[in-house]
Amino acid sequence: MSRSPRTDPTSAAPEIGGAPDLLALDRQVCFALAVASRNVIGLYRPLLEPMGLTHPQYLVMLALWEQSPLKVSELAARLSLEPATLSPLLKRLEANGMVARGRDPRDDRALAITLTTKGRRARRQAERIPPAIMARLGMGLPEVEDLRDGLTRLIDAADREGPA
Amino acid sequence: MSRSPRTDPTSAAPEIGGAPDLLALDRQVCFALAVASRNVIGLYRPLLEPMGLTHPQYLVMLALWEQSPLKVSELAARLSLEPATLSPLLKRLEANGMVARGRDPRDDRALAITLTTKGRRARRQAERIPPAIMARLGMGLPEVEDLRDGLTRLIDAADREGPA
DNA sequence: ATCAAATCATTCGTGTACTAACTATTAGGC
DNA sequence: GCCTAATAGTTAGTACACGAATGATTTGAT
Repeated sequence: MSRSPRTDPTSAAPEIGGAPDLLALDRQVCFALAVASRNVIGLYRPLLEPMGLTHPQYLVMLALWEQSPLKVSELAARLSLEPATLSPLLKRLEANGMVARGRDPRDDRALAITLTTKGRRARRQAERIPPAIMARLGMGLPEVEDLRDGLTRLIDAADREGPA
Repeated sequence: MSRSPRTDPTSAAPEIGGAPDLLALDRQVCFALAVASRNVIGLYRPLLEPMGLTHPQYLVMLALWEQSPLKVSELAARLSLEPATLSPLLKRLEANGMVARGRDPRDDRALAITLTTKGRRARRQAERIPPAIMARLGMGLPEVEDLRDGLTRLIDAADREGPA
């Protein structure tokens, strides 16, 4: 599986003899990222569906299980999402009875997102998910953690020097 | 921006002294994947916008620059996307004049997606994108390629043993 | 004390992305 | 040749995800 940076003989791309094809689909990190993200998240679907959660909603629950209540803006920062994305998502979580949306008495602009009893209880079920995913992937924990750390470095690199 | 450190006194996370918290947000590979995918793809936006392309449309163009024409089902397989996702996307690419959608005379069910002259010419502009992204990331090429290969292994692992 | 600037959440418009249901066409079994 | 299977693409419905614009509230500088 090791791929040489140059002189890949299996490439169907043009410019075979000359310069390496920088636009080859299988060479793009963004493509590998997009596919891996979609496909791995897809593995969660059958596990989350019984709980009535989508994967983005599951990530919100993870954040709230670490700390509750949280403001919408705090959740957005924690998850690297726009508040505009979270707003309708949180209404759906409220409709499912997982969270409560209430004003913060200290600041009438802010919305305090709080776990409900049902939301707190759902944590027990969720604890079975990470081991199930690891078993389904059939990869060693060290390799997956290395990959996660590499992704974290990539995230930090993309964050630095915003496109101001 | 700067991430809050561990040992948050207000944390509601249980098992502090005992077992490690498997549900910690920062431990999840799926979270790192989702954020890295969104943020890295976000770096492409200012580069692709002048070409009138979104990132998924850019991936379709990469596939077509390698081989054209392609059927919708072939594109879907190449990009790991559902035909239902590609169908409206290809209509937008056609509206932008990048591709032509024509029936295959051999099989009236199949749709042949072909690059237009404008679509072929756009490749020149696109060749500047990968180097610009690498410069923007400020990471070494070897590390990024290692990460891509790790992602490829993850994709393969998620593919094996479909959730039958 | 007051008003401009900053902050917070929401809404709107566009574009993915998936599952399920549907239509049209082709291929096979007889 | 005919009818069922399978295949190819589209449509409908739900749910993200982002940028831009909006409305409400708070902060800060005067």
